[in-house]
Amino acid sequence: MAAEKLDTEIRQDQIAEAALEMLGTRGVSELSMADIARRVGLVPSAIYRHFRGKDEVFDAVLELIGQRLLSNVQAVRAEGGNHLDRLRRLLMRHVCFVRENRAIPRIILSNEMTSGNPARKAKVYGIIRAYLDRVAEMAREGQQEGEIRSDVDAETIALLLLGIVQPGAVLWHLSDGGFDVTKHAERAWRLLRAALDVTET
Amino acid sequence: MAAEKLDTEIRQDQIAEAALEMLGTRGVSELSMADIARRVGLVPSAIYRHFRGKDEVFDAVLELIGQRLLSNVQAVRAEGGNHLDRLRRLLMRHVCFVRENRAIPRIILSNEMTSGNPARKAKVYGIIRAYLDRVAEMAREGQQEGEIRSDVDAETIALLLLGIVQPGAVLWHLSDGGFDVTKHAERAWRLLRAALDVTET
DNA sequence: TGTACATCAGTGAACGCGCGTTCACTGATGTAC
DNA sequence: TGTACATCAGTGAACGCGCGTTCACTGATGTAC
Repeated sequence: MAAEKLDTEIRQDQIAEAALEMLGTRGVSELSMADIARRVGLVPSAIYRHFRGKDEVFDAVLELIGQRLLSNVQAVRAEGGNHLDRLRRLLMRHVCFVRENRAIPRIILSNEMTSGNPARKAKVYGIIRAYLDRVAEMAREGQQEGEIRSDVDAETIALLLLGIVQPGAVLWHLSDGGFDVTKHAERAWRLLRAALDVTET
Repeated sequence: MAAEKLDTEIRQDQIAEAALEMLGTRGVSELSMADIARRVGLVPSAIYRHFRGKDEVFDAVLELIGQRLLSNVQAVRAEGGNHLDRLRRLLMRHVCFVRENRAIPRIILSNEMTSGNPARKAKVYGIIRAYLDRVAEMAREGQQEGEIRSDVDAETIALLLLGIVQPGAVLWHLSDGGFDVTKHAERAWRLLRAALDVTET
């Protein structure tokens, strides 16, 4: 019962996507080539037609995450509007993103991915930095427009947005969905907004 | 060249401590019994005199982390003072704690520890919850004393404090110490403080 | 339109390494008499 | 104080499983002529 033959590019996408999904429940070293292959409907050795090895598969997963993070920023930017509100929308998107894809915070935090692999460590750092830079840029624009208090550091704002989601995501995951990340994000945003808004309440 | 014979209790401490330290650089599944044994100065099989297996060693590590987190809260409480300032001091202690012990955020986030082990997952959740509850309690006391605005949710404050440290710790680790967590924590605290303080600026 | 051939994504058996764990044995320490 | 014995933390060899990876082989698809 041989699987359908598909182009390498398609298979590469499928494999990276499958790995990303499965990393939501397993850790990097709990996830075997066989697991990934089964998910895609292939035999383990078939993966080696499309990737040189396990490392290369995970590099592709990182690529995927990086793209999606940036596309979130892109989408919010495209929607336009007040910059303070853009930040709020980005926060909410990020919450959804992490909920749909529980793997992300874990991949980024755990050094399963990065330990003993300086190049990949640098890559992960680059991905996060790129995201934070865009968010900080968004905040800075808001400051120039006079929509956000300009006496706060833009990068601190970006990091705090991440900081709202991260612990929430952890608790949500550890409690098997019992913790309400969305509600937490809303409350935390209300608090943060008060500190960022130029129009005093 | 047999190692000195020591009581099981002493060895258990040494082993858990060694594992915790080494988890700062390796992931859970990159850390072998042999690694731990070597660090303590024992032969791999000797560990089985003190623990039933790898799982039990990591349970001991979790215990260790839980104790230390709570002892931080205890220490801040013992120092007394204004509750807003207590929160600040706890934040700074937490930063030091994470810097000295890079393993902690990773252990808690990564599901290397928790995947496929519901009991341990619950344990990790319990440890974080216990910590957050104490912090929230501290915030609530501050509200009763009229030192912290009472229209903000105490638990949100606790989560935000965690949220200041977590992403900072990740970046600090990924950048090999290039990112300044302490400075970030100070800036973020200034921002947060503005939103918590009863005395308007 | 038909035939020969190159390409390449698929298969499954086999290999080899690493690591957690077991087991029989050692030898120091503390206790009973 | 001396002797016999139980206890128990140490050792190192061996085992067995899982998993990443390799390799020879298959068979469908597209291209050249």
